[in-house]
Amino acid sequence: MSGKIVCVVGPTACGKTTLAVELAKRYGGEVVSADSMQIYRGLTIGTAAPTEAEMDGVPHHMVAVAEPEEQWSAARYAQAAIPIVDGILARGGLPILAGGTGLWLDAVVRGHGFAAGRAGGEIRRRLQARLEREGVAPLLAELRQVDPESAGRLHPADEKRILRALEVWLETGKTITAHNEETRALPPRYDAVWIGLQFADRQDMRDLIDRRVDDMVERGLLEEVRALLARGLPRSATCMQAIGYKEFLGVLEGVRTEAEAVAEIKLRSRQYAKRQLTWLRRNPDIHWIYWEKERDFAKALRVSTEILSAAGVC
RNA sequence: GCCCAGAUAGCUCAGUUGGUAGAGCAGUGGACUGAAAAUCCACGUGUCGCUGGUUCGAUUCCGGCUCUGGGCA
Repeated sequence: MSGKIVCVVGPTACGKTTLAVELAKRYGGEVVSADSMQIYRGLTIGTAAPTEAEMDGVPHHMVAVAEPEEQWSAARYAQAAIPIVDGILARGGLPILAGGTGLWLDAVVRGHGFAAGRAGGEIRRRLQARLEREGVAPLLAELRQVDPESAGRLHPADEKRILRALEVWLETGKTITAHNEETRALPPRYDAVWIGLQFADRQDMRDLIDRRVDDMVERGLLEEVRALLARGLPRSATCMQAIGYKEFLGVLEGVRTEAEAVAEIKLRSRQYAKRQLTWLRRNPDIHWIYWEKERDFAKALRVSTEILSAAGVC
């Protein structure tokens, strides 16, 4: 199955959720979230997951569909999201992918899957143990034997990717370099129209992030974290890596004050937004809409409509 | 008013036995193919508070001043 879809992207707090809903209402679309943290149930406030009111009757997928104890990967997400996108297309609807997790978006749009091996797998576990015992050097040396290209490309300190490259080799007998080359050569699964939202002035983005964090705290972020712990969620759960949660965990454990945590959440959010922009910048297909000072959704909707009709969507 | 300690990068501070200075954090840029809100990398010129003096040379030593802490009255 293939067809035209819309991707709404941008750094955190830039208005992806709102624009996606507006577009869905206008074009009879459905929203498919591509957010590595909104996917977990119970992380509503801190991830700024869309509320019932914000959804405004538009069907949403892949939000709060996983238990917080689970660990979802980009691969698992794509496996679940692709059939949903296909389903929307089959019904004659417009799938609107919206989210801040670049890798997850790409995984769906490309649609080629990842090489075997996963967190929690036997080989991964063994490599992890070796890494802790022996350090990266032997792993990197081993990788150099089988896949000199990725060994040369990866920074010696990038333990995660060195481990992963070796894992792919051990799992499949094929190098990750070869796998990447093959998938890169394939056409994407979907014909995506990319719409990007961002602030023209970084300071305005920062101000909005700060306001949004304060708002999350007011709406009970601390209680949300407390509730997750109360249900027995281990602190090591993947979803506790989310910005806001790991910091407030420290407040509950008494290692930092709420004021300190709030300041850190604002800082980490800002840095996260910067990384998101770095990821998105290399995608030449994105049609950017820049906010001047405030977010003006009427304007964004108007511009988006032009972009979509020029691209032949509806 | 007096005494003591500070004053160096946006912030916290180190340092120069006298030859114009460097860490962490922040910031900026980049990477990213099964943890991605994760992870990793690169980038450091600033009147060394001001002002005199000593010196070939002062951010460093000496004097004065200003400001900030703390103490004594």
